[in-house]
Amino acid sequence: MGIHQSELDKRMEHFRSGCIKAGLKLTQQRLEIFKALAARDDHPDAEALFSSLRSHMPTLSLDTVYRTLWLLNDLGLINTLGPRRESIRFDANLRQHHHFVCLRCGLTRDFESDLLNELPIPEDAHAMGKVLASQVELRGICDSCSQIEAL
Amino acid sequence: MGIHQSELDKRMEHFRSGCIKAGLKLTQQRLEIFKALAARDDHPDAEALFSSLRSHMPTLSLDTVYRTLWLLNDLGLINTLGPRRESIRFDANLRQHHHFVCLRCGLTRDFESDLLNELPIPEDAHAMGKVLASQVELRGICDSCSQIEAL
DNA sequence: TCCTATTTAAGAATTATTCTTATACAGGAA
DNA sequence: TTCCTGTATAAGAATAATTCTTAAATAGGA
Repeated sequence: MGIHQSELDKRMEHFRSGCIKAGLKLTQQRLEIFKALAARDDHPDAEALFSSLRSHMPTLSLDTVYRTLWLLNDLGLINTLGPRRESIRFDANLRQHHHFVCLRCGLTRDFESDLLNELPIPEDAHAMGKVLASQVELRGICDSCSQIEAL
Repeated sequence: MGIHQSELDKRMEHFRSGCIKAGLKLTQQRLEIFKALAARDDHPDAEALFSSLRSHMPTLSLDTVYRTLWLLNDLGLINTLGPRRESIRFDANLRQHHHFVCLRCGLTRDFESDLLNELPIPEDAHAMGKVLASQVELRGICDSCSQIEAL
């Protein structure tokens, strides 16, 4: 799905060295799961990866897909999209605004910025569809988590 | 949690007129659920709202909180944060990039932009914590959904 | 090749969310 | 105001995503 072989090779190499550096075993499952994910750019969920892998690996378990993905996420070898949330969160603020998300505790705070409200939309994005809204998501460590880490 | 009375009044008024316009009954539950959400700015989930309301409304059910929040979301009276996702999605693309999310089908596509990679961070956001990364999320309707709607 | 800590498969368990159904109530009509 | 009726709710069962438990398998070093 739109990933060039050279890019895929690069991702696989980065994955291998990352695993070795972390002292992780290079199991068949980890290699296949990462490769399946790295080969596509449509952000599949665990179930979708699992289905696509079952034909090659009939004994693969869904649990292994989840464990592997979270493990790689913790190592920084992949990312989850948007803020990690245990459940969907809601927001009553209808004004255009932006988010600061704490990577540790999940705290999500709004902020406003006239400048960020008027971002230039790249041609690439227009090619994907009709853009109706834009917002900026900042990720970082909130003050309260910073204090805890400083202990 | 940081919402001024005047802002809360404004939100409540918008909510009331929105319900009436949509022909919805102004039940005690809807008023309380919306008010509880509108009064805070920390993006609670349904469970958190439910707990905070139970003391006033011992017979309130969690299901009603969910139904009400999704209903208000559909009416545009509140928003969910980030892309609606049935399950958490993963991403192997480690380069800085941005997202286009289709509001209809949930399709999420990456795009890159040097310009958007270097956004000015407002002072307000710095005050919330240490900013480590930024990304732009565009919401809209993808080409394929636009075609379906045009039928 | 052998050994052992790590990893996996399988399925049970858990948690968030939605569905089902009988009851309650908002708001219009009398 | 009181009655009526469609809409909304409570309660708990059902479902779906994710995680846990445990016994078996295996990567990689000795």
